[in-house]
Amino acid sequence: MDKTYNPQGFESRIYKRWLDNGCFQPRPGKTKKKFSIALPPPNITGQLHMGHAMNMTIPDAIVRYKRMKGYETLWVPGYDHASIATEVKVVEAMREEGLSKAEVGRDGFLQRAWAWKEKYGNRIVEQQKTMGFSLDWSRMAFTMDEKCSKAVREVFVSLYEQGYIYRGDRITNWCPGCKTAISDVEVDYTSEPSHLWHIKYPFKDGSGYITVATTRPETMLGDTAVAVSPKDERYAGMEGKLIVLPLVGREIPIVYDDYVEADFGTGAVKITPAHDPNDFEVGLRHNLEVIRVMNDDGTMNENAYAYQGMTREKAREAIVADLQAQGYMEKIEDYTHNVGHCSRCKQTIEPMVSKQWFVKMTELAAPAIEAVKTGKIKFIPKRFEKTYFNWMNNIRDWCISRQLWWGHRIPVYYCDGCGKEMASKTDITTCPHCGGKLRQDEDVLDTWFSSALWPFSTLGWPDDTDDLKKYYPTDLMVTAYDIITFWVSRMIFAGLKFTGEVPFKEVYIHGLVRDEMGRKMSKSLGNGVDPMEVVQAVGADALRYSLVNGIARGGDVCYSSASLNSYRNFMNKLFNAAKFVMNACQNGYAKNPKAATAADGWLFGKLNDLIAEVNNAMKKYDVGHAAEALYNFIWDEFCDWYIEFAKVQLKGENAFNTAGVLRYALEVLLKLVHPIIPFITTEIYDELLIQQNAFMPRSSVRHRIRKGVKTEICNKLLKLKNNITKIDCDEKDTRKITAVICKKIKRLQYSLQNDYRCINNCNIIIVICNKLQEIISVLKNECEYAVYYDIITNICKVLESLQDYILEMDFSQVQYNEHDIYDSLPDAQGELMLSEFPKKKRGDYAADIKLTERLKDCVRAVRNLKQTNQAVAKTPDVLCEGDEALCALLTAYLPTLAKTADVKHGSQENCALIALDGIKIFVPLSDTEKERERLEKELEKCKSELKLAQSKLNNPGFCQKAPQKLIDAEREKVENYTARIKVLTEKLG
RNA sequence: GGGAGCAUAGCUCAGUUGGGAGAGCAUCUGCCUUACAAGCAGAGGGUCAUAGGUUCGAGUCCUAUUGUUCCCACCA
Repeated sequence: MDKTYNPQGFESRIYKRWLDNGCFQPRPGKTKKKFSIALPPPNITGQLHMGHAMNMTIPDAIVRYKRMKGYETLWVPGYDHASIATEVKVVEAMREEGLSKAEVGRDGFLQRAWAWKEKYGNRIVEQQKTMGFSLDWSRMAFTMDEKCSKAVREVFVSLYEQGYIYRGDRITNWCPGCKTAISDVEVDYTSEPSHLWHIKYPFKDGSGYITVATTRPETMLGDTAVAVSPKDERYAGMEGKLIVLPLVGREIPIVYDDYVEADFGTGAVKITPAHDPNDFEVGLRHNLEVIRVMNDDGTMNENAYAYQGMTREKAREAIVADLQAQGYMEKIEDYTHNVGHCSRCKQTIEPMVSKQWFVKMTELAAPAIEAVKTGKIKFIPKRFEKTYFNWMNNIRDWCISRQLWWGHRIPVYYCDGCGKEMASKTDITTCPHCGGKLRQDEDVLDTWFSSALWPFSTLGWPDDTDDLKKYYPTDLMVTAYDIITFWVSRMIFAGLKFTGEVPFKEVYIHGLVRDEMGRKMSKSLGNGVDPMEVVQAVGADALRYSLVNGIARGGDVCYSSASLNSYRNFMNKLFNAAKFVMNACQNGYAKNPKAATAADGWLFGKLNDLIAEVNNAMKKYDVGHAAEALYNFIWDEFCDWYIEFAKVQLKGENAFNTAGVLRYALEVLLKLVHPIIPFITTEIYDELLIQQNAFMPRSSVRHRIRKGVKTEICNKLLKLKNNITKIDCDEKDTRKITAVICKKIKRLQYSLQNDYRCINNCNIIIVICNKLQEIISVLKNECEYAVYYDIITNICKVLESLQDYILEMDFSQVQYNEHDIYDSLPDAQGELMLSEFPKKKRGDYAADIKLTERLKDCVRAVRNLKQTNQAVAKTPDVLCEGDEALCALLTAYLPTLAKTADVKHGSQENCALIALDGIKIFVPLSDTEKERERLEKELEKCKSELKLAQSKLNNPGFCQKAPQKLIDAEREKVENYTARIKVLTEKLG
């Protein structure tokens, strides 16, 4: 074992071993039950941030717990293509090359996007591995892979054919920068100072004018009415009256609409159906013309008269100036209002009418609401159901089209021949109706469309796969509260609609990670902390602990370097405690330790309580509570008390048993805390195994190892052979082929030498490596003229003979040491993460706990006295009197734990007195005056405590209604304090 | 405008059907005690935002007030 805690030294090695041993794949457990989770997919080109780190540490702890509890456990990893986020990045990269989307075209752009994904997609995967997450990588999914795309098409076409999907003109948040509609959640509002322009709209008949107020004068070019409230007396009888629109000359009517509030502004609203959501609704009700005055890029279009071609900002200036010049401007007020910005490119959002695809939501939402109401899906904590209901009950149709290229292209086709429109699950080019040429819709789907299917698309739906049958519905969804509305709710409705079942049974909602000032971590503030840097500095375990400890009730967690440091120290503590235990066990230890001393029994009892507490918490997914309980127990009870007791016991007749107790406790603690800090616990557990094996019959260990090594090496050879035969036969360049083969062989050679350093003294490895080198040199010499087929055949022959040779080889001469073997080759049985979660130890330890707690009180009292009273000698001679069992314990432990000289039975005058329950402790003094003060203080305290307890007991209500337990406790207090008061008063004379 | 959360030690926060006011960090004091100075031991520090109410008993439940944070909607 290393001398100091050095996480960098073992974390990556252990993770690799978990992968090699297939630890993350589901395997049938004792309970025959399954537990499955789908990971909320991070953006494929993103980087792991603190939010991810927390969002994944929580389920990892839960999954690891369930696995150890005997569940067949599956946690599916995957990534989101993040349509707009990725597209923006790719566009930016292209801009640096001086290219635009239009120049490279759709196919060219997609090529670049995929290349981007290949380049950066792996980064976040590696980061997740660094954190130790036990994800089943063999089932990795991507929202745009074949499996998920198939599900997307299936769902779209199905919804389309059932009439849930329609296309229509709607006002959407249009981003002129990204040139696409974006969803409401992608709009950030900021309060900005602007103006409220009051404009005179003259009546056609010359009878004056009506004044409207607006914050966006440039949209007046698209006005098709002015609305007033029907209840507004000022405008009574004006319905239908015509107005001549300034600067434009168009005649527009006055309409009555309840949307207008008479009290606000002038009580008259200009109506621009093409550029305002409310106006659009008004327009529908009054059958008004919809006139768009802007292009997709935010410049004014052909409907903008003299302002055509200007940007909207320029147009606003020009229009305001013209209105003023022509006398239409009544006044300009300063006005602060909310302006929407694109969350990606920060440009001002333009509400604009455009053709978009929608999903009708009302009908689909109903069963989703019901599922939560009836408890088929539970929110943890429950209060987040309110957020969910609030959203679902006021659901709006979902705009699912985006004018982007990166994403699932909408599978709707238009026939130029017969004009028909159809949705198809497969790509089609000719019209099934007229044979004409088909055109596919240009838009792609909202990213959340594919995310909504995540819990079942990743398991193979719509195919009836084994995974789907076995692991769906999933058991849990872990996510932050900020995406309940647009992700959780959509998964629920999609799951119910398409699988007939809920996608998950419970939703665990956690908070966000904030910085030390309590601000949200964000790129723009630059206050984000990179989890990878943290891992580099203190290890993944410390980071995991800091993210998980103290999360409760979905509250936010403030990340602080101070608390992180304390968890790093905790790792160090655990590591050192393990070192102590291993030292204690050096010369053997009891396999089934008994409660030979009160302290032993105390530890067993306290451990039993802890096991119950951790189980309770983890069952409720309260990882934070479990983490806290474990932290306190390991540090305070185990390290600061039991190890100190053990130091005494290890010197005496119980040494062998005490070592066993230490070891038992350490093992239990490692297993309990493993779900939270998997790396350090595994590292220590490995060390324990190695030590244990030193006490095992040698031959059986060796046999197991030999068998394992043989099979492993043969498997590796087989894999190499398969890889080589798979190399493309059509490839003409033999030079290239040989290079590839050489590379593969070298890699094998390397891994043999490294992975099996346990037996690197053995001839076997030398022989294998020599042979491999032979093959390489043959390849090198012959690659110029050799024919590919011959090379392959020959290599395979050599490999086969090598395999035979190994299988026949006698491994009995293999030299190794156990340490190295278990370092690199633990089988699944030896993996802590696959071991069984601890169960309570049988026995009743209540009396031991009580006695030991009293001992602790005595120790603390003596320490306190020594520290606060300088008249006490450094190692005082102590006398005690009273409870015999306790006196015996004091004699045994006090000298070590409180640094006293020998403790003897008896009493003494003129010395400090510690009076506790049933015992008196005497400590000699050089100055008695201070001691008198201390005793008086002590007496006062006892008296007031006694008074408190008595007043409770004297309260008839208390005695009648309080539980018996509490009443007994109060009575016991009265007894204890009365006795102590008696002792103290006697002493004080 | 609608909804939700939070308010406990100097700081960050625990506190699970109502019964002990707690942890980490910071502060002060004494210790290199053969696992750990990234440590050990000891100490100080709080009217649990305010005001009422329910109860034998309220940090915990109810009502109101103040401060604060977040979510949703976005008003011409």
